[in-house]
Amino acid sequence: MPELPEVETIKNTLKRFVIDKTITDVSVFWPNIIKQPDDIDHFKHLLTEQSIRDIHRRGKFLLFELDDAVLVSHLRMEGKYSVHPSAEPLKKHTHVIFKFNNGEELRYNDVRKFGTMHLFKKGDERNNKPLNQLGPDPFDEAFTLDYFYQKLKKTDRVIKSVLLDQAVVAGLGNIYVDETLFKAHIHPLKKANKLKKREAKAIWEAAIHTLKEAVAQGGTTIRSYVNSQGDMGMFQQELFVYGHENEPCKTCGNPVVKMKVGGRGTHVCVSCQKMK
DNA sequence: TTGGGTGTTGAGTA
DNA sequence: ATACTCAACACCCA
Repeated sequence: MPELPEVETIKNTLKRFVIDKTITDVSVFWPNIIKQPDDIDHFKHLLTEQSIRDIHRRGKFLLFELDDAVLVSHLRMEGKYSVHPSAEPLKKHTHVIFKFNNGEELRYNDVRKFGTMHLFKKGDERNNKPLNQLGPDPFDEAFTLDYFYQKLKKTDRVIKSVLLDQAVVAGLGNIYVDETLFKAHIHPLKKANKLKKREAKAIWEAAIHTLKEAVAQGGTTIRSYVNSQGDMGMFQQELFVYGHENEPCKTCGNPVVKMKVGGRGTHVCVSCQKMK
């Protein structure tokens, strides 16, 4: 589910409920979610008596900064965090619970159980998988047009696949890649190394602009996404092509086509987005 | 009823 | 290097 704007919104809404709360107990009902450390009891031990000092985002990852540790969490398709009184009944698909010292608890809910958690000693998280595989954040100074254009020039893949590659730029997913390419007037099947610098610039600007706008709207709710206060996003109203197959393109009126690119459903206006 | 599709990403295979 | 299939899992819908 969540791409950068949704994770950013979750971070912002979750913060106010968990900052300076101390974890007194941890329950794990689906151990496969915990990727590190291997031993679940060790995972619990390392978190117990730790307080959450801050939450950060890196690409699509949430980083819970504790006193001595950092919990790196990826929501994959359907992961959600929310805070509840301990007495409140559990929703279906709650898999991990971090009990606090104030009668509340942070709950991780994930219908498809695809999400992951990696726990590190503070400072180790950046030098290890999964974070050390990531390219720059789209909003980071390191994500310059020159960096982006160099990456495009040296790969033979189609542009959509490159934009989905988190090692190139961290945070874009299927929705925002389709929207970015529509705004840049570039066909998703165009080879990255065939793009001119002005086309690279159009994509680069469209990606940053689209993500910023989506953050401002609290993300995109297609099926199930809600932030940590339970609110839906609003950016679905701003989508041009994603989810609009067979509807008239908002720019030219020709029907939006849905195709497969790199195994992912892909929405394109073949009139506005030229292969050239 | 059932097969195909879903906002993700890793592994394994040519 | 790249592309493709499959896997993880639950649910929705034509």
